Amino acid sequence: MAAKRSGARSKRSQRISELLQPVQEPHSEPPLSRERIVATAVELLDAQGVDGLTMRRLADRLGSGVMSLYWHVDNKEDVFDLALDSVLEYRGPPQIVESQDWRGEVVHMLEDWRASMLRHPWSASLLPRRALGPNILGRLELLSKSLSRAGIADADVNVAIWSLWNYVMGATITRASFDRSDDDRAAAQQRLTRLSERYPTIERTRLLLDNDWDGAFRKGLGFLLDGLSPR
Amino acid sequence: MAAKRSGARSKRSQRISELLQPVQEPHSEPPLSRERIVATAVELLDAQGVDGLTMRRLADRLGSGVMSLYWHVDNKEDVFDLALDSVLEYRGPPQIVESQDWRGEVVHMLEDWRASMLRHPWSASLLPRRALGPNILGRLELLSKSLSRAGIADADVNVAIWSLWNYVMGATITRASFDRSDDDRAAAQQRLTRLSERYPTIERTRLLLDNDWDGAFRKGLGFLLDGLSPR
DNA sequence: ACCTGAACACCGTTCAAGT
DNA sequence: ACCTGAACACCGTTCAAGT
Repeated sequence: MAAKRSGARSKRSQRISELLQPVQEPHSEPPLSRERIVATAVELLDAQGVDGLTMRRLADRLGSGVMSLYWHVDNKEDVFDLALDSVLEYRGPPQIVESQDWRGEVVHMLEDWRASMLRHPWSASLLPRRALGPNILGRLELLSKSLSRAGIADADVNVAIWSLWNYVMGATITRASFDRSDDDRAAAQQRLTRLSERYPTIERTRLLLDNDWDGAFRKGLGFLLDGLSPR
Repeated sequence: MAAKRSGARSKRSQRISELLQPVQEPHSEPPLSRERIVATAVELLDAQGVDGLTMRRLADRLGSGVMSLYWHVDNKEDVFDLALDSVLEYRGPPQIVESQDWRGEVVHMLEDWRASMLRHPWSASLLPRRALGPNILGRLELLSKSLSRAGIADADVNVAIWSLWNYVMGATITRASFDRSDDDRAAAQQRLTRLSERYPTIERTRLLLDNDWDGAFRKGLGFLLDGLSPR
């Protein structure tokens, strides 16, 4: 398959796409670098999941020997840390520069955070286990400022931040995992129906069939912010 | 060090402790069984963490060959599933049988859930990736009943359940991970102080130094329940 | 029904060496 | 300064075989 890619070319659009992705070819190998390693690690993680990232496979994709990686990178843990932080940048809210709308600001940042992690489903469950990189700290700083501005008592700001953190992490980790295999969900629901006399209530409300993840996230976040808002 | 343990014995208390832990001896091997495998897996996970669980090490502890395990168990994933569910049983609230206090009931169950997972720090981050076993479904059922009883609109019950789930999972996974290495936390705080001009707000509120995990969990859960309560 | 050892196709990382 | 291959001490699991 890969060998065929340069086989049949004829139209201009083909040549454009050629210009856009001419890498990957056998011998063009740009020199190894931290950035290239991290970028390729993210590719590999997106494609194969956490267990798919292997120093050997990573080296293969980069066209280098395995041990060459260790010049640029401490070890596999290091690769995880770097890949994770590279995926969590935040560019800030769209238009409103110094808005009064602290709540809109918080919601925007947290929904963006969740979306970033869902674009790379391996990232959410990795995050809590890793050191807090600059991108993460930046988001926490922004959160802290918004909440102070909202008039939340100093004694409660940290509690509020961690509550929002917990909610977002829990939601995203769960969503990313459920997403992975529809089989599991179907099996779970089937088992649930079979045992409906033991779990009548969640069977009735169809807890496990609820598919509106985005809506549930938004709504639940609203409830949490209601509870956190100063009365 | 370990070799010394049986070296100097003299008093009665020594002999009692001998009677209490006489297993582990070379030849007493009770027959292999699913239950014994799961129990030993939990021991191993508690002692060595997720990466410490190895089919080979597990077999060693059980005094059997590696491949003997595969008669009782499908594969390593299976061992994880079983170990996880075995750790999440819930016995219900202490005294009050049919109390009016839905909120107290919910808080008790969720704090017990968190405590169970923290007793086995590997369990929290595993849970969202695994199928929902009977013990987990039982807890969700109880939650659902309490919330309905509280008068939460049917349309909101599922959102409420998942919000509480998200909060508890996020809190417990984070706590269990931070706990693992004080070094990381110290390093993070140091880096933060060094960069205090970039993150002035969270530096001021000492976000990363806050040590009262239990209190923060309880307080944040209170805020969330405030938001979820029908107005 | 239950247990086993040898073998396969992998891992991450150390080391001593190359350019 | 940057890259490499061989080697070590591990993995999970298949298979064919034992009792």
